[in-house]
Amino acid sequence: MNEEGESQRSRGRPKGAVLSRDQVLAAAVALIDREGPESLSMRRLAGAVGVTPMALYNHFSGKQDLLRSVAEHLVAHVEFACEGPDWRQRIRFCFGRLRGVILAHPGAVRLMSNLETAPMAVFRPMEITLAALEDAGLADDAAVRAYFLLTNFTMGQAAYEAGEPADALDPAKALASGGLETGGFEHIERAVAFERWDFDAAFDFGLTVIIAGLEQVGRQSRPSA
Amino acid sequence: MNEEGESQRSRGRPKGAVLSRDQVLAAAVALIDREGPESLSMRRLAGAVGVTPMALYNHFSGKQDLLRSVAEHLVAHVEFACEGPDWRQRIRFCFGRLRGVILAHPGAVRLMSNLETAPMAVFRPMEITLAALEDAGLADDAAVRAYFLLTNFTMGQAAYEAGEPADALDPAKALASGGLETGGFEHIERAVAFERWDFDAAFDFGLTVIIAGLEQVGRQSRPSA
DNA sequence: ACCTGAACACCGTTCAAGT
DNA sequence: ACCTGAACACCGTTCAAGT
Repeated sequence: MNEEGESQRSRGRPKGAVLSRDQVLAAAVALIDREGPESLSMRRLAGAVGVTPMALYNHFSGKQDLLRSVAEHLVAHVEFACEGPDWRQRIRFCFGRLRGVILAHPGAVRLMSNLETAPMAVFRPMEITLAALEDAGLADDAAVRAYFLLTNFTMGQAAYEAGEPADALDPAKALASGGLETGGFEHIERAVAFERWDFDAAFDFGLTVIIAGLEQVGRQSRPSA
Repeated sequence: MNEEGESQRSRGRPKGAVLSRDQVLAAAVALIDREGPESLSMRRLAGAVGVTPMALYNHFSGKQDLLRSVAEHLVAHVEFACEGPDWRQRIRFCFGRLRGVILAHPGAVRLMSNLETAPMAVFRPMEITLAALEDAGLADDAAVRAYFLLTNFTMGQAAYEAGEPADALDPAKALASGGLETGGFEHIERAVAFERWDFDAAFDFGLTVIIAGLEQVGRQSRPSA
């Protein structure tokens, strides 16, 4: 992306600003997409934008701030909300978009999971979901719980599909590397051998199950409606 | 746990074996429980068992092997299976146990998510779940998808409760650190202010929703049964 | 077989310059 | 204000000893 050129800068402050936050963030995303999240170090990133490691500290307070800013950068321009009277459709759209972000930047999953504090922008899907579930007639506490159910499923599923952290959770991979001493996993072996993953269908299946369950729980909690 | 004693060992091979795998693994778990997963480095662990960093390489091929072995160690003696004819009950028991392991060792979550390949023992809940869902009459592909739904929910939920990686996903924390420039999150603010988490209830809610959804999906796919 | 010790290529970050 | 450069305390791992 940036020339890793050997154009040595002299020691003082350069005339024009050399770095901008967005420039650094774009380079960070490119680095993650190209070489994976573990390659995003202050020193490598500094090298990628043609600057000394310490120059980054003029724009970010430290690595945590950088990571948080990258996460913010990734979701900043995503539209999670959609019109429509049907709360099921709004939820499907919202988490579909969330899944889309993750699939577009697989490395972002590990990045997120190493964050100490998430940027607030990450919670826009939560806000939308709570509003939608209010329309669905769920109580406040049930709505929060349903949100966590939805987001845990979506993130986990997309992470697995992206193969990024959760590649480790691929039973096929574990079976293969486990070699011979593995036994007693007939169902898994059959499932692994039998089919190829249809991730779109699996995602849709999960949302369908959750929404069907929510409708049922909603009915039970206010049987008069 | 181990004396960090200054008992310098002389250079050659000691008379009795100094280290054993289980000894190292126990120390690793203790270190994670005591100081968090990011403190589990080869050098720190070596220090904790009173040995040079390189001594660990006689028992583990590298850090990945160590991490994988720790994960294996944690789930090795857990019984995920239970008797009983009801597949719902078997699933509840299995994932309740899985949640129990995570809550007992919060740091294990981040450890797992940094694994390149998971040990096969981690998939015992998968085997049990697929068998249970077969009893429930689900098709093979639906069963696999349902397993991922269940495990993603359980891991995410327990990780959040353990506050370990996913503490970052606490909207209250993000709100607080976000300070003033946060707006448009009325539902979240209300949810955060309103109630304290009842994690047991939230976990039960999620399982109930999923199982209810699975029953419904099962009914739809074989309406004649 | 199983440990020590020095060395290498990394890492985040502090502190002191420079202009 | 914004960059360079040296330094510090880490990290995983290789390689050469020792017995």
